[in-house]
Amino acid sequence: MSSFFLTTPIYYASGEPHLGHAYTTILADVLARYRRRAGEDVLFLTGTDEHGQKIQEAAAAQGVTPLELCDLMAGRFEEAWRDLGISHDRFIRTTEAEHIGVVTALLERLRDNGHIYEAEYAGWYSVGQERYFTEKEIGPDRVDPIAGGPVQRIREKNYFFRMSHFQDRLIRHIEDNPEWIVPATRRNEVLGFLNQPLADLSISRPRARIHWGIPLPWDADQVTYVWVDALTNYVTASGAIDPAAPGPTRGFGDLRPSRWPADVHLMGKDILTTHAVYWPTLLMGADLPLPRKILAHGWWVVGDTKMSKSLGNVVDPLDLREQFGTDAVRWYLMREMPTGQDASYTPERFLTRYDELGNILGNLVHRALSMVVRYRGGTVPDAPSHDLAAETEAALDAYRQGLEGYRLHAGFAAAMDLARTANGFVEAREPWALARAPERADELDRTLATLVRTLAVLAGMFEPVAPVKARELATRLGLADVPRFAELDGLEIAGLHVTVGSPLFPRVEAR
RNA sequence: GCCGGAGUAGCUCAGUUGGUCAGAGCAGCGGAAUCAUAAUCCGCGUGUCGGGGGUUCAAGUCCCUCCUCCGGCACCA
Repeated sequence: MSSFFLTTPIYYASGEPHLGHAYTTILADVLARYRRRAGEDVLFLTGTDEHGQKIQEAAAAQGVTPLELCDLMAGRFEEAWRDLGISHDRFIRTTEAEHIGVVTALLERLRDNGHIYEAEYAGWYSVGQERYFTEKEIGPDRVDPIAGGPVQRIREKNYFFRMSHFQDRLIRHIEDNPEWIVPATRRNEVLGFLNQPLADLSISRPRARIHWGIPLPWDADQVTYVWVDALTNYVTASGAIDPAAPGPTRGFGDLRPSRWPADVHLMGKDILTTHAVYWPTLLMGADLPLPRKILAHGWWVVGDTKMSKSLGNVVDPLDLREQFGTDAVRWYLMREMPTGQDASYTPERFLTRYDELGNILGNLVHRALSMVVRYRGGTVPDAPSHDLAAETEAALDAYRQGLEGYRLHAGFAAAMDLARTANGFVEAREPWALARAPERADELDRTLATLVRTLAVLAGMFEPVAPVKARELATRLGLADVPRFAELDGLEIAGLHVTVGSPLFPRVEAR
């Protein structure tokens, strides 16, 4: 069985889950479900990033320990993912002992390889943003450009990773692997970025200032700064490195027992550089193979501004779950945004996509099953059922290409088109007319059987994006579960006992 | 400023390597049917494919130029 390892970023535990997190995670979930359905052994990883100054300060402000705050916030994320039907296999937290051990091992490895050195870091620092700003960013007024707060000149000891050493190698890798960073426009940006000399990467902070972090193994007065800590979670979860094992056998040699390298890292375009530059060079420094693909997706925008909580006035698609259901929201997010690009959210577009779900797919299910019940007592007739075989095969082809080529919107469009085709098939066969002509019973049997088979295929195609509804559909078809793709061809449908039930995607009134 | 992308029917967009490429969905108009969630199905678009120039037997599809919009330009999780 082939395996597939995919990741979302781990989300910083200082804030509540929002649409940005949810979109990435749903995208990952859809891919994970698709791969499982295709028979692959999937490891779907997500989690929370829990160290750093912001957490430290937020905890202090609330009078709790940092870990208590992280426990709370990690719970919030897990709860959010439960509500959205996320099927992750592992929820990693950077405060886990295993992760701390792996980060420590990785740091030692980088240092043993001669890629770490000590130097002084000087810059304009904003406490509010927990970061340095460049002269250009703070402008002549010297205020942090995000919140407008003060910045202060800080000069402190840091350790650096020789990222610059790997610049040429990274450029070559990107050039030799055109599909490594997708979409192509993001790949171009990274190459453009690498056109200039790459600086080295600061990887630590003085413990005197930030105590909530992983101490450097060779200097307990310094803690690991965000990048090495957070990004390393991917390796931790892969099982490649066993911190308890002695040096060379820790996992830096034979990776076969582990899940490393990841098949795809998913992230928003805002943290592409981190994943396409910092992370690969760190892996090179540790002699570990690079992830197979890096996918940066776009943002949901309203009008022309990025959706974020700070805007306040935003209608959050996640709020539509109560009225329309989780599957409908997932459908909208996957179907409406061309994977990788930005998309704008509007309630009108949401309703259009919901109507599509109800009118094309939901209604097809309802009318087809109603006819099986009305004309054949609810039992699927034993008759040829492949009248739409060519159309189904073509749809599955386009669907697979969409999901495996990271063009999910196109893949799901193909799924919906198959439902359209099936509606057309109903019109062409006119089962209601066949039912009035006893001598044409064979034709009716054949029509109904074909519709049921097509619905089984549709259940499989929609399951990754609409798992609850797909399962419900399978149940109504009399199936024990949504069939996997490999099971579709030989699926026995004759004799299944179907039930109609209430509409899968009921009309929502009072718009 | 530098680098990159995009501008195709009212709206959202498809259009691989130049030659049925002028398309789909939605909206609109007309019709059919009644199994179905008043859902479905069929028919209807004289769009300068952003403007201009060029290459070619032939260009949304390649080159130049102009206009407009957008993205990226590092320690931002």
